[in-house]
Amino acid sequence: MGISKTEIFTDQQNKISLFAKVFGHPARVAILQHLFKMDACVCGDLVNEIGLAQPTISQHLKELKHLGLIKGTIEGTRVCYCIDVKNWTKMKDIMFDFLNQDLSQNEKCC
Amino acid sequence: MGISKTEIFTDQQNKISLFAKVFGHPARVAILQHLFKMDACVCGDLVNEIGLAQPTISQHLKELKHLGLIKGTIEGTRVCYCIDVKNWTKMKDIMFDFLNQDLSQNEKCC
DNA sequence: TTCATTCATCGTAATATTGCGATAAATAAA
DNA sequence: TTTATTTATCGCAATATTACGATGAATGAA
Repeated sequence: MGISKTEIFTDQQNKISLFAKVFGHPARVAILQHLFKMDACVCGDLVNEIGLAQPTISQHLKELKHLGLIKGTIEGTRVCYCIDVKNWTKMKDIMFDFLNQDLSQNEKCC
Repeated sequence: MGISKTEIFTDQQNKISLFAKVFGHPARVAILQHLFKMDACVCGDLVNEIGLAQPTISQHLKELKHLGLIKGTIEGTRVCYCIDVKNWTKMKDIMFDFLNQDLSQNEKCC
């Protein structure tokens, strides 16, 4: 059906999957990496950096913004995007909890 | 077009997004958490644990297995799944690299 | 062998995602 | 004001994902 049954999962499971989903496209990974790399904020030269059309980049930026991982500030005709440090840190806590689960029990398995 | 232009991204970016994508569904997150929680391997009682039909769970397991994050061992009519510790650790390294990017430059931005 | 159990695969419907051309909205420059 | 620049949004086509009923394949039990 293409629709996830979110109601049968915990809030934590849904939150993890929402964050993961936004990282689930290389363009969004590339955008984030570029924002990290720049010491100043970056605007629409993401379109030049990454080889996708402007509406496509804009759409990916929207999704990242919607989850709160980046924020955009209007500067004239341009928009300056950058990492939202506070929310990125919060996201990291959630993802680390998930990725860092104890492996010791699983060593002896199968 | 619903198809990602993987060829314009780096191997690392594509790898990150592939791992993230598999975590981008709460059912797969739930399956992995269950496999971590169990001291012994788990088989088809994932179907009972999670409220999805057996073919659906089987499909999610296939995707996790395809990425190497879990492995399945046939035990009679049942199949015992568990975390692939080595590959999980490799995946963690890649994801941590991405999530742990230096935030100090971004503090002063926007 | 026959039957039950367990899991994988096939096929399909419903929905989501990706990408981009066209266009609108906002501001800056002339 | 007119024009150029930049970004967002709309609308659509192509493709991917999700879910599950039906069915097949494999093994164990009777």
